[in-house]
Amino acid sequence: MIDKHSPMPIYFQLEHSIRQQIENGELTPGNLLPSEREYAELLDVSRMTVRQAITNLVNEGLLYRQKGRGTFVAEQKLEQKLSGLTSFTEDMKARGMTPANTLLAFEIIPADAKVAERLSLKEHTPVYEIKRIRLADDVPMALETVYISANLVKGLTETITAASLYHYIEEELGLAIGHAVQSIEAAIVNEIERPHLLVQKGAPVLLIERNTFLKDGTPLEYVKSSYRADRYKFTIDINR
Amino acid sequence: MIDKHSPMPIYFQLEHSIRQQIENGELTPGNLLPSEREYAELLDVSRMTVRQAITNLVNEGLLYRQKGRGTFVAEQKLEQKLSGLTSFTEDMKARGMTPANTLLAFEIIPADAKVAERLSLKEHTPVYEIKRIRLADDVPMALETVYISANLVKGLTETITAASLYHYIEEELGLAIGHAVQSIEAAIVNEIERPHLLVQKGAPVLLIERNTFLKDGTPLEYVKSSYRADRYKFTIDINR
DNA sequence: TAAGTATAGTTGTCTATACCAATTGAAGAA
DNA sequence: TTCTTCAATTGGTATAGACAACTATACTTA
Repeated sequence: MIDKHSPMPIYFQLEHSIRQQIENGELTPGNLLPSEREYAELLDVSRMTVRQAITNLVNEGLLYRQKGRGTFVAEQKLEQKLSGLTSFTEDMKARGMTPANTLLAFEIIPADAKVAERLSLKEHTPVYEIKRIRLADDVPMALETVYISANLVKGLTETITAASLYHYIEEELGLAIGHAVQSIEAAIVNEIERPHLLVQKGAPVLLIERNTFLKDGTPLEYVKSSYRADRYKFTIDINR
Repeated sequence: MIDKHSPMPIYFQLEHSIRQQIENGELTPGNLLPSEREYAELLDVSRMTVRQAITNLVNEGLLYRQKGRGTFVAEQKLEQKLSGLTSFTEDMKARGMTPANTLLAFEIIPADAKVAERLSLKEHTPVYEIKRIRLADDVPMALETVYISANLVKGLTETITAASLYHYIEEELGLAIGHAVQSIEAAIVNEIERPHLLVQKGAPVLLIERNTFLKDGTPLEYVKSSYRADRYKFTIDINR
C-alpha cells in the first residue's frame, strides 16, 4: 500500500490511498478512520507524516477531525442554486431539509469603507448589521451578514429578521428587487468564523457569496454569505 | 511580536503578524519573506512551527513558496465575470491583458460516466477531449477541459481549437447557444494539475466552473475550468 | 570566453519525541 | 440509579534534527 522507496512522498501515497478508499466506498461518510497513531504504526512511518496526509484531505473537505474523537469521512456536497434571488429558506425546503436561523447580532453601526461602497453610501452612514447562522436540519451551513441602510428601512425589529428578511423587504415594504450583483470567491475560514460555522471542525475552505440588491439602480441591501465549501456547490441557469 | 505564553498558538500569532504586514503594506506583492530558518531563529521557535504558519497563508493564497528560492507575497485577486457565456479571451482583453492558450491534449476518447451524463450520451460514446492552459500575460490562470460529442461536431482540428472554440461553434457551425447550466465549487489543486497551473507553486485552492452548453435542450459541449482561487473571483449580474 | 563545478542558502519531506486539550467510557461513590 | 472521578485515547501544538531537491552565485577549468 505504501512504498517507502517510491519517488512519491509517503504522505502523498497515503493521501491517495485514503482518497481511493472513499471513492471505492470502502470508507463512507460518517465512517471513523484509524487514528493517526494507528496509521503511523501500521505503515511504520512517523505520526507527523500521517498528519500531513490527513491534513491535506481535511483541507479538501473529504475528511474532518474532532479532537478527542477521531477523524471521519465527510458528507457529500449539497448544491446551492445561484439563481440570485432565491432564499436560503426556500432552497433548503426544496431539498427536504428544515431550515433555521440563529441570530448572532443585530445592531445599528456606522458603515465602514467597504460596506459604504457596496451600498453607495458615505462612510459612517448608519446601517443595520445583522449576523445570522443559517442551519439546515440543525447543522450550520452558512454565516450571513446583512447590511441595510438604516435610513431606507426604518423600524426593523429582531422579530422580523427571525423570519425571512428578503420577504419582509419585498412584501412588507413593497420594495420589489429588480436587479442584483453577485460575486463568488473562495477563501479560508478564519478563527472567528470557525466556531460558529463548523461544529465538527470541518474543511477550512469557504465559498463567499456577496449580493448587492438594487432597486432602480439604488443599492438597498448588501449580503455576505460564507458557505462551507465542503457542503456547497453553486449552480446557475442562464437563458438567452 | 510573538508571546510564547499567550493562549493563542505560536503559529497562529505569526500567521496574524504576517497577515497584518501585508495589509499594512509593509509587505507587498512579490516581496521575499525571511526564510523559515530566519523566522525560527528570530522568534526562537522551531522551524516546523514557522512552517505551519506559512503553510496556512499559502493555503489562503496570500503567499507562495518556491523550492530553493524562498517564500513570496502573492498578487491580488482578479475578477472573473460570471456572465455565463463570455469567453476567457474576451474577459482578459477587457482587462488589458494578453490572453493565450497552450494546448495540452486533443483526442477522441470514449466518454466516461460523468462526461456521458453531462452530455446526455451513453457511456463510451466517442467525444473530443481538449485540454488547454489559459494564460494571461503568459501567466497560467486556468486549466480547461472541453468535451464535445464527436458525432455532433465533426472535423474539429487543432488549428481551430487554438482559436476560440466558442466562436467556432457559434459562428462557423451556426450552433447558437441558447442555454447554459453552470456550477461553481471550490476544491484543492491536485498534484496532476499543479505543475500545469502553478508555475510558482501558488495557493492550492481552486474555483471549479463547470458549464454545459445546450441548444434546444440538447447538451452540446461540457467545459470544466479550474481557476486559481487566489487570482479569481466570479461576478454575476442579474436582471429581472 | 564558455562550460562545468563547488557551495551556500532555500523549501520539501521525514523522524522521534513530548506534552497539551478534548472526549469517551468504565470504575467507583453517593 | 445517578453522579463523580479517572484513565485511556484522540487530535493539536511544538521541538530538534536530518537529508533531499532545487536555485543562485562564485569560482575553476578547458
